[in-house]
Amino acid sequence: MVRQKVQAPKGVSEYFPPRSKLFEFVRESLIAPARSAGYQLMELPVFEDTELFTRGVGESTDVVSKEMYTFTDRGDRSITLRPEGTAGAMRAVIEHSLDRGALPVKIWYSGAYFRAERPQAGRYRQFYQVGIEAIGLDDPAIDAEVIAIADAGFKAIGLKKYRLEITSLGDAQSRAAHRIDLMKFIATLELDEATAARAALNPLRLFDDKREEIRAAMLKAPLLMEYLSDASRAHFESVKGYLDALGILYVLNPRMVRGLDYYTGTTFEFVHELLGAQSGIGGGGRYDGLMHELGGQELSGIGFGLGVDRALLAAEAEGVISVDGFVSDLFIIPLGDSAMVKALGLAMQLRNAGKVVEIAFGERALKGAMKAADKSGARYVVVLGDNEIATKSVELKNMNSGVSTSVTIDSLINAL
RNA sequence: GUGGACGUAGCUCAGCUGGUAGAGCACCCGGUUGUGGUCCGGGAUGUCGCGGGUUCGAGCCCCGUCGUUCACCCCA
Repeated sequence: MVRQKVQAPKGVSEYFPPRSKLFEFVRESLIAPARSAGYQLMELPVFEDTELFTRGVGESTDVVSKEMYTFTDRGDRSITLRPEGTAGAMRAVIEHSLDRGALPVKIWYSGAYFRAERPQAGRYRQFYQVGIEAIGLDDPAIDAEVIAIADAGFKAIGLKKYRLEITSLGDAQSRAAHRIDLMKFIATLELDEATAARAALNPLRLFDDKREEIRAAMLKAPLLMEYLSDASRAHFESVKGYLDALGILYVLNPRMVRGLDYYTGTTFEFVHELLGAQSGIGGGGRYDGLMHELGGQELSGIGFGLGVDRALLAAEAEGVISVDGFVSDLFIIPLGDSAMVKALGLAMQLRNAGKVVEIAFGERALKGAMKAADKSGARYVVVLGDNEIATKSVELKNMNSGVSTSVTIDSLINAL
């Protein structure tokens, strides 16, 4: 009787060989620029007190109102699997008083996030992000640097067909003034119930509606950009100036809407052209009120989250990465028991020297072992038998050219 | 959460108007003594996603369910 197979939960992304190698490459590419800019790792829990998100991300957001994985733990606490990274990062900064030291606090993190949405290509219930946060600095130059770091990550992967959209959501006063006029405007539109309800929660959301009639109607809506205070405007102009100087291309999108309520001021999004509906590969911005909202000091902050799954999908769509190249440097084929002992020792020795070394295990004919070596993607192969052990030298075979050269076992490390 | 499409060997898929499943690739073994990739020969593999129904009989029809996918909502 065959047992029922256990399947992975709906909508999770999983990576295994050979594609996991690409995932690894993409994630590392996205992290590296942050490390190079002096950001340091923060490893955070994947679950948090639910209140962190209702308070931090905002109850009016879809993320909080209908996409959170929330459950009660054995101590009757309401726990939520993190739907995004910034709120947790701020919580940790406050809790461990990192903001009492030198500013800005610059951290990066990478891990899994969870949202209970209907899965779709590039939209998973568990997905991976790389993020950074820079806390405690208002300088527009750091806005530009944060954006540049994200851009550098995408470029390191080899992505080309994406664009950077930026806008400014201004400060609280700017937004309040705009909101009044926007509400008035929306009141003149004829909207279905669901849309009207959405507009009531956050009128900016209508700017992001994909239906043509709504888009057309919203063309005449008042734009937040026109309501920016002098300080917000100056800050944004400065950010743009730095981006120009860095040669980072961007398009202004005054209609950009973000799904998280904490964004203020500079806000940005990276959109890929080949990804269909789920085209955002990264986004971020300032969140100048978040630290205070979560019980910390009144410190500003800026950061981003980059989608590893989507960046990988984008890279595949552009055809810029593929699984080829060698997996290991050397494949050792031992013939017989004493050769195996020798092979295990030699492998460890070479591994300690930084080489990737595999061994042919199991009772196989030499031909079978050679095939295994071929499939393993090893660069070189060495057969280790009694002759080799006696003469202390091996035939080092280059699997690409098929050419063998004789080397002593001791000098093997130099030949690889 | 809403709507559409799909679900056959590890993978990509074929299977005509219902008669108890096939191809290519991959995989394993062999082509005589210690060297892979080509070639040749041989081989294993499917409760046709799952459950129910209609029928003498269902991979093909109906219902449900799970999953995938595309779009909406939303977002990484």
